[in-house]
Order: sequence, then structure tokens, then C-alpha cells
Amino acid sequence: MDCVAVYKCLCDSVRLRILNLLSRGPLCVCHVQQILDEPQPKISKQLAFMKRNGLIESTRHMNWTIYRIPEQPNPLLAENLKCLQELAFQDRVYKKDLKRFEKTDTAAACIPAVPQPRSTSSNSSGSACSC
Amino acid sequence: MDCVAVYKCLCDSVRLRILNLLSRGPLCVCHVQQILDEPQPKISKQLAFMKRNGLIESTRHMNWTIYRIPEQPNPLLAENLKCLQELAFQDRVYKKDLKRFEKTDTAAACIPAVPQPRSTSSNSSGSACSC
DNA sequence: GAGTTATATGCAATTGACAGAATATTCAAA
DNA sequence: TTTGAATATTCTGTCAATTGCATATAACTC
Repeated sequence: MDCVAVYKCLCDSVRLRILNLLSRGPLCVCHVQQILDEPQPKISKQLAFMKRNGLIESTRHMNWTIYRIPEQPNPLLAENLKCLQELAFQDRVYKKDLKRFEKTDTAAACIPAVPQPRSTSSNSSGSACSC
Repeated sequence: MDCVAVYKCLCDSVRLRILNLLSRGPLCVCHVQQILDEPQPKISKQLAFMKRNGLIESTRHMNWTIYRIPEQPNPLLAENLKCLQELAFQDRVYKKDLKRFEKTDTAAACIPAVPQPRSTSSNSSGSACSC
């Protein structure tokens, strides 16, 4: 396993904040961007960086790219997320992020548990993302 | 706690190899250098980097600088060393390093459990490091 | 003091990551 | 087909980290 690649992803505060969010569930780029209040290209690039290094994966759902921590995450990542839960994610920034995450929760239109084909999305017009 | 600083130290293969060694006990620079078979300034700088970031500490003993993982290591570091033990340190490079570490063991003249004042060192001339 | 060993530091060149701003691409709705 | 929203990429400049090489410093021996 490429431990260095994992640690390279973990050694940036923005990426840690993103992982804190993704620990709670999949998210589209615009939600992450909105919650962290950072420019879109910045978020997009950090997500791409982590995907390139095998920490997260993405699926396209209509207009949105949904990023998530894999079902079977990299073991080293999994362990560190557990640690961080106690050692860091209790800090103000991360808690604040999660608060905003929960507020954004209702916007889950673009992050269904299982990406639904357009025809099955019954709520709303089926296309709007509340971002 | 500055998690980013910890991860910054962990995301380099040479530093991981050094930490693998230091997990077994304190070491002077020349031993690390000898075991890893890397240039002295390189090792010295990487050790300084980790010390600067609070992962390891050093004491001067006669001519040698002994580096070690603190008694109370950074918790995030401690957890990761535990992980790495299973996930990475089983790999060839690390095992090879440990083999050389054990061979170097007899050279422990410059790495006493408790740094001894010169007068108390009874074996050998008390000054030579077998490096 | 001179010499030797162990370690640290300085310098130059290279590389990788990062940020910001602009632009390109993708996809769906109208 | 045009428009607009979401996302990705490109470009430029900057900065930190890494390396090799040379040299400085520290501490001990003689």
C-alpha cells in the first residue's frame, strides 16, 4: 500500500476538512464548496488530488459529481479517520463545518444514497440542486 | 494538536524508514545514516525536520546526537506507528532496515539507555563510535 | 594547539503543491 | 440550439520541501 500517498492527502487542512465532511456521507462539489466557503476550483482540485491518490472515489449524477469515501476505504485512511474523530474533528472549525453540513442536508436532492435515474426522482422537478 | 504537521512528517518515505527504526529505540545520526545507506546531510535534515515539527526529540551525548521518539509521543504519531506496524513496516525495505539495525546493535556504545557521563563508560575507550 | 569524528548548516537547482483568475467542458432545461 | 449550472482544467506566480555538494560547527583525543 502506498502510505506516502495517503499521508500526502492528509497533510493539508482543507483536505482534512473535506474528509471530515465525507465521513458523514457522499457530497457533491458544490455542497463542499458551500460548506467550506472556499472557491470552487480550489475544492475541485483538492478532491481531484485525493481521488488521484486513491483515497476517495466519484460518480457522476446528472450535472453533479458526487465524491465519497469508498465502501472499503484504504485501511490507513480508515484508521486515521477514526483517530481524527477524537483528536481533531472535535475542534471548532470541523464542528462548524458539520453544523453547516447538517443545514445543507435538505439539499440532498443531488446526493441520493443510490444515484437514481432521472425518471425515478419524484420529488421536486428532479433537476434543481439547492446549492 | 497540529495534525497537519504530523502528516507532513509522515508523507516521505525516508522519514517513514527513520521512524520505523526509532520505534525500536533511540539512535544517533550516524547509525541511521549507516542503516539507511543515505548521505549524512540528508538524514540530518530529515531528523531536524521531524524534530522541528514536534515528532521526535534529541539529546546530545558526547559527540553524538541521539534522536528518539518521546516517552509520551504525539498521540496521532503513536496511532500511526501502530498502524504502520501492520500495514507497511512488514514490507521488504523496512524489514531490511531492521535487520541492519540489529546488526548495528553492538555499536550501542553511543546510545545508552540513559546517556552516561564520560567517566562512567567502562567498556572500550569510552569514546569510539563503531560507525 | 592540531586533528578527527559526528553533526549541522548554507547554497543552488529542482520539484511538487498551492492559490487565484480565467476559461473550458459537461449535461440538462428551455 | 442556446442558455445556465456544476465541474474541471489551464495558466501564472509563489512557496515549501528535497537533493547534492560543500562547508561550518561542536566535541572529543592527542
